[in-house]
Amino acid sequence: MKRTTPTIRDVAAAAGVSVATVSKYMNGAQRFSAPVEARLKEAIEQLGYRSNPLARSMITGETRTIGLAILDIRNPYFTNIVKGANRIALRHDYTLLLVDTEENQEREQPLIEALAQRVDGVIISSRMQEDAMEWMTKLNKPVVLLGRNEQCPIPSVSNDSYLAGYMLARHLLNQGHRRIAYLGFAASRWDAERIRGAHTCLSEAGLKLDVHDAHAPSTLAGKAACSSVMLGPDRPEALICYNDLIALGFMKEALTLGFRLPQDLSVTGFDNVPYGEYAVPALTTVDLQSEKMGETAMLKLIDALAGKPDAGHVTLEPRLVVRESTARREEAP
Amino acid sequence: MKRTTPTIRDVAAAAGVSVATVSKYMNGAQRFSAPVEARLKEAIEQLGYRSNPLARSMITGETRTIGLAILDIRNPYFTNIVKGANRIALRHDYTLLLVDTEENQEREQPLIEALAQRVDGVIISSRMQEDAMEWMTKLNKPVVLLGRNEQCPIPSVSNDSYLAGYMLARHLLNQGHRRIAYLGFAASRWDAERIRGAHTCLSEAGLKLDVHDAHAPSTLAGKAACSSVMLGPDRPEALICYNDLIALGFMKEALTLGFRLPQDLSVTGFDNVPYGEYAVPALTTVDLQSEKMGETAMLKLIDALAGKPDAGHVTLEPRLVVRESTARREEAP
DNA sequence: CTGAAAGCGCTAACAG
DNA sequence: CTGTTAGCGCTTTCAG
Repeated sequence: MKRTTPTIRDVAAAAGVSVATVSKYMNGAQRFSAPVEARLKEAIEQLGYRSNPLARSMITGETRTIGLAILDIRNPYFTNIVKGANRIALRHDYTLLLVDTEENQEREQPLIEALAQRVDGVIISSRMQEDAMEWMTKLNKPVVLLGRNEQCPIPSVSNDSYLAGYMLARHLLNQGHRRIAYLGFAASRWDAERIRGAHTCLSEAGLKLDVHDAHAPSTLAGKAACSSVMLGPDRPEALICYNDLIALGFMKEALTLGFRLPQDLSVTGFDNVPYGEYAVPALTTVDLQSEKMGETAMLKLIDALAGKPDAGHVTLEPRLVVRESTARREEAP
Repeated sequence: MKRTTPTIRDVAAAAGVSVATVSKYMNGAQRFSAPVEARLKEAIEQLGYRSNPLARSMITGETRTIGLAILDIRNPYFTNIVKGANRIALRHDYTLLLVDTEENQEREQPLIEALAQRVDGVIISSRMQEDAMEWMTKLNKPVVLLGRNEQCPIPSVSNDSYLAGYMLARHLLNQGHRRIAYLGFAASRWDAERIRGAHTCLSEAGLKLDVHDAHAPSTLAGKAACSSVMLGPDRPEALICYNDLIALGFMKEALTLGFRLPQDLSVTGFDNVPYGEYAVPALTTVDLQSEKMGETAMLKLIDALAGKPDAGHVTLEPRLVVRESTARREEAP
C-alpha cells in the first residue's frame, strides 16, 4: 500500500501514457482519443489522484488565492467586507488568505509583505497614513486598497465619508437640532473626512461642530466616552459617532446615566451594522455598503489579474438610514 | 533592469557562493564566516531578494497555512472562531485560508477538499450529519472539527450544548416560569442537544418543553417566527432561542407586537454575541466561548502538526450570562 | 493527438 | 563552514 499520495507520474504509468498527457488531461487543455481518455479516467479514479496545486502554482505563477488584510474581523464593517470578498472570490474560483492584523500598526507591513508573496493579489485595509503606504506599490502584486489614497496611485474602493458626514449633519439640522457634537476615532483614515462633511454642513447653517474623541472604534470606547460628553458643559442635543459600535455603546451608557433617547439626545453612527436595528432606540446611521466594498474590491482585483485595464478609484454612495435614535428636537417646555 | 524577481541563484551569483549556502542563510540553518555572511547580506539587500515560499513549500511539504471552513462569517459565533483561530495562527507564524461556505451544503465538501490540498491542516465547521463526515478522515491532512462527532474519530472541540440548554431551563425555572418554549434551528447539529438539555431539566420538574422551529440562525428568522409563537395558543412565559440572533430578532418583533419584555415574556439565546448586551432588554444568554473554541482548535491542529499525540476531544464549559431579558415571573394579578 | 525533455525556485543529503 | 548534486510535482515547448 502506497503511503504517499499519487503523483502525476503514477497516473501516467498506470494509464500507460506520458506525464504531459496526464497534465493536459487534468487541465482540460485539449481533446483525447477515446482509449487514452478512458485509461486516464480509470487510472485517476483508481489512484484517487488529485493534482498538487502547489507544484502547479510554482510553474504557472498563479495561486488562485487573494490576500485580504483587515484590522479586526469582529468589527461588522470588516466582517461584511470579508463576506462580500469571499462571495466574489468563490464565484471566480479564488480563495481568501485572511490576515486580521488586530489593529497592530507594527505588524501590519511585514504581515502584508509576507502575505503578498503567497497570493495573486491583495486587498488591504489599513490605518497607515497616506504617505506611509508607498511600500504597497512595491509588492509586485496587484493591490486594491480599501479607502482612497490621494497620494499613491493604488487602485482603491471607498465610500464617500465626506458626503456621509454631511448627510448626517443635514438630517440632524432638519430635525431642528442646533448643538451638534461629533464623537470620533482620530486614528481612522476616515475620521477627518467625516468631520469635514458634518462641519461644512453646520457651517452653512452658521453652527459649529463640537468634536470629541473615542479611543477605539468599539462599543466599549463609546460607553467610556459617554459621561464626559453628556455630563460636561455644553451637552449636545445630537451626536454623530464615528461608527455604529461607538454609538451603540454610547447609547447604552446614556440610558444608564438616566437620559432618555432620543428625547434628550439624538444619536447616529456610520456603517449600518446589523444590530443597530435591534437596539432600542433603533440606530439611525448611514449605510457605507461595506459588503459591496468587499465585492467591488475583489472584482477589481480579479479584473486586474485578468489583465483588464485598471478602472482607478471607485467611490460607493452612502445611504442614510433613519431609525428611532434621532428625533425632532423637542420644544422647550 | 531585471523584470523578474530575483531567485536564489541570482543571490548566489552576486555573493559568489552556492545556492545551498544562500538557502541555509535564509533559513538561519547554521553559522557563516564573516565575509560570506557580509556578502550574502549585501547581495540580498541589493537585489531585494525574498525567498519564494511556494518553492519552499513544495519541498518541505508544509505551507504554514491552516484552512478554516465556516458557514457564515457574519454570524458572530463564527466571527469569534475566526478571531481566536487567527490570533493563535499568527502567534505561531501560520496564516488562515478562509472559506465561508455560506451555509451551502452542496459546495461544502468539494470546497473543503480543495482547501485541504493547499494547507497543512483544516478546521471545519459543518452542518453535515455525523455519518456523512467520513470523507474528512480521507483528507490526508490533520483535521479538527468544531462540534463533537460521536461516530468518526476526528479530533474536535465543542461546547456542552446539553449542559447549556439545561442551565437556561434551570434559570427560567428558578424565576418561576412554567410554560417554557424553545425556538430552535433544526438544521444545526447542536439543536437536538440543546433541546435535550432543556427538556431533561423541565421533565425533572414535571414540565414539558414546547418546541418551535426557526428556519435560519438569524435575526430575520427570529423575527419571522415571533407572531406564530406569541399569538398562537399556549403563549409561553419564557422562551429559549437556538441562538442570540434569533432571540434578538424575536424580541424586536415581540416589542413591535405590543408585548412588554421581560414582563410578558422572558427570552434567552445561546452564544453571548457582542450586541446582546446592547439590546433592550439586554439579552440573557449562555456564553459558548466561541473565540476560545477557535483558539483551542487552532492549538490542537498546531500540536498535531508538531507531531504531538492527539488530545482527542475537548469540551468547553458553557457559562450563563444573566441580563435583563429574563425576569422573575410576575404574580397573577 | 502524444511524448520527451527541460526546467519552475528551492531544499536536503552528502562531500569536501 | 561551503559546495555539488539530485530532485519536489507539475507545465510547457517542441518534435513526432
